[in-house]
Amino acid sequence: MEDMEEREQKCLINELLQGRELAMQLQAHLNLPSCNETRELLLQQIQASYDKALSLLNYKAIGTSDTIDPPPQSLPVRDDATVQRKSLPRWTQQVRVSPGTAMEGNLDDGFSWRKYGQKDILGAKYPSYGFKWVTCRAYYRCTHRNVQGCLATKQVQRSDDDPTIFDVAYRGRHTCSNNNQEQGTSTIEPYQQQQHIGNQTYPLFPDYLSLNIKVEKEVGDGNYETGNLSPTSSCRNPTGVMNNGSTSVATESEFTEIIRAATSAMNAPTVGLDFPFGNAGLDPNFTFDDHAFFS
DNA sequence: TAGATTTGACCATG
DNA sequence: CATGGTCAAATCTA
Repeated sequence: MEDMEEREQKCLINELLQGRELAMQLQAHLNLPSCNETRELLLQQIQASYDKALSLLNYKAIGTSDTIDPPPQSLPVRDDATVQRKSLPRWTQQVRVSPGTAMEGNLDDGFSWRKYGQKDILGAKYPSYGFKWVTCRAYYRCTHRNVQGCLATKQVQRSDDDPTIFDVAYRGRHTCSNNNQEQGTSTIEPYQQQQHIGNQTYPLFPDYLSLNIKVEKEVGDGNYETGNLSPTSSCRNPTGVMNNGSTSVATESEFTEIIRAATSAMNAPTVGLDFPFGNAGLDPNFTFDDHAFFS
């Protein structure tokens, strides 16, 4: 069993490294007047590579019974919506953004989200109201929820550790037709590769991504087993094709993937952003006004 | 005017 | 009872 996991891990690392390599090639081509076909081909290869890596992750996290608590066969009879929500897979993506430029809404993961709520959450390291140690969490759901019954939601809140990092907690898989994983690579629109920062548009998954992926399995109530999966990866939304959340194999034993985007557009050499203040200039005692930021 | 956002209220859970 | 998550009416905006 150990060997199996080791092999999967190597396979995963290989895929991610390959994706990174391809992305580097793509960047080289971006600076050259080479034909679009080459770039598109590279793009397709990158996407295929990441898709494969993500499917490996999903397989490890959901598909195997020895890596996660077995699905409780008899869930207590509760409100359907509650049970359904609880059964949705969940993962968290930490994204560094530049204060004053990219809002959490600009953490474009290729899906269209609609904000449906915002809450003050306790437990923040820095007091937001001068006396209360709270942070603000914004709640989003898929725009196509009503039309297509897509149950995907996400929660965005500022990281405790670094005010320039957002924790984006995804819950549920997109079942709407906007699910870019479901579409052929030839039909993928630019939104998938770009994010908007300020007035400019930048690649969403640029080659300079050199990230640390940490996959955490939620064990029981809130305890995590942590394993470092790979030295490099991307911050791509690990959303894949999946059954409707209500019939998903995922269960109350939710899993959480922490994908820390240790780099971002603000670190990109190709991005000449005019930041009002840099990361290094952040006051360690910086108190972030969540309300001003999120509104 | 349709769709998105804001925000107070409500509800479930521990 | 405190807290987190969602609802829904009011408001905003393109």
